[in-house]
Amino acid sequence: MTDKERGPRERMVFSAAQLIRRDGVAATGMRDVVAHARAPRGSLRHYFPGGKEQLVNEAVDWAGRYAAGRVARFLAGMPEPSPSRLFAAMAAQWIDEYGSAGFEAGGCPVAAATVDCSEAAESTREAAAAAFARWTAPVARALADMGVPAARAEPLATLMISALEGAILIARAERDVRALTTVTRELGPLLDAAATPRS
Amino acid sequence: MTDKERGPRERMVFSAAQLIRRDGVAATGMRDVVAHARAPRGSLRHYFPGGKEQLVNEAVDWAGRYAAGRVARFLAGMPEPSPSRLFAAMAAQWIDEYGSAGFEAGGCPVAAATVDCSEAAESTREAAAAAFARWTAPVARALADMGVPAARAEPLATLMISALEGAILIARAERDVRALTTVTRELGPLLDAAATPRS
DNA sequence: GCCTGTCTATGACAGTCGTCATACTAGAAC
DNA sequence: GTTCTAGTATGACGACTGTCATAGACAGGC
Repeated sequence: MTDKERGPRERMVFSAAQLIRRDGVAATGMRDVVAHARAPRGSLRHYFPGGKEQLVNEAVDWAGRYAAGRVARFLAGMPEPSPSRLFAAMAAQWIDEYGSAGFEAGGCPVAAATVDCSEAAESTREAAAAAFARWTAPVARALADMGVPAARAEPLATLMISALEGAILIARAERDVRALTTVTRELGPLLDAAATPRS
Repeated sequence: MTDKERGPRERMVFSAAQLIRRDGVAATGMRDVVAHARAPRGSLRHYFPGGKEQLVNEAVDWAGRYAAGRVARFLAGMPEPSPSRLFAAMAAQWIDEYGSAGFEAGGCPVAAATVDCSEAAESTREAAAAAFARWTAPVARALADMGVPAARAEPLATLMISALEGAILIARAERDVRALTTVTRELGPLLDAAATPRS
């Protein structure tokens, strides 16, 4: 999560994602991004000739890849994986961050890009859709591996991500992780039941 | 849904909600709002001395009340109400709009305000939290009336709204109602099962 | 040496934003 | 009539925004 000697270009994408998830796309200026990334402003045009739209799209793309990577790591570190445990791990990432660092860091950058750019920048909308897809895929694959029938793996993965994104929204508004813990508790049994069709 | 001889003040709040849910808060200018509402720009300061923040807060408030009102009307028009049918009706409102009018109108204004203002305007964050609460309350009450145990009524209502908000996000990004129909189908059985603890 | 390409630095551009100051109209109160 | 108030109209202000033009730094190739 730290800078760790990445190039200026990568730092800018990373900083853009952080600022977007906190303030939204429109409220995030390119000058803010370079300042946050401690990157030279003169390089903005050089690395992102497509302007702000390109920078935002790459930030969304980065966020989608990051989310997918987290899912893989959750699964790798799980001795006895189950659908409810996977969902709990995904939600716990947010519960833990809000609990330890507060709500200042904001929500999901993909959600922010969807809200701010869906009707204005077609390419950003596509980037957000791609990010959601890249995030859903490993979840669905994991569910299938856990015994969820193939036909229900992807729908359930969509349900998981929908509930998580919505709970993040409510948690931010309430400044309380209640919504996140609630959906974890209420959705878990349903998910596990789908993994064992015959009991 | 039409203007129908409301006063200029109310029209501005209504227009603000419409523009916010489409473009986000930051991208919605006050000049856009008065133009969309065909209201006199000179009245902006008069009706909303608190500036943009007040206008946004009232739009969020209006959206919360509107959502709560819709829930009541769904229930009133339902011969044999059940949790799954209520959720299906809530989701169908979005599925129908996206199917008939396209995605141009945008998503949920409360979600947009949460994403854009949570870390910048405390009062708007509170307005969003209040809107979610006002929306959740009638849903929870309806669930309790349908036989859901009191302790689970509100958590399930939160789950319903979380899943709905998340599915709206995904549907907008994908320009496809798939996510909305999916959560409706997958969440229904769980909701109805909670209404009949003993079968 | 020179040349070339990548990267950086800086300032200016035109546009938009929310806000505010000022002045005008209409109508009711008395 | 006058006075007061709600509502409207208009223009300007400073502070941004994203974009762009221009120039400089600094390497590697030859």
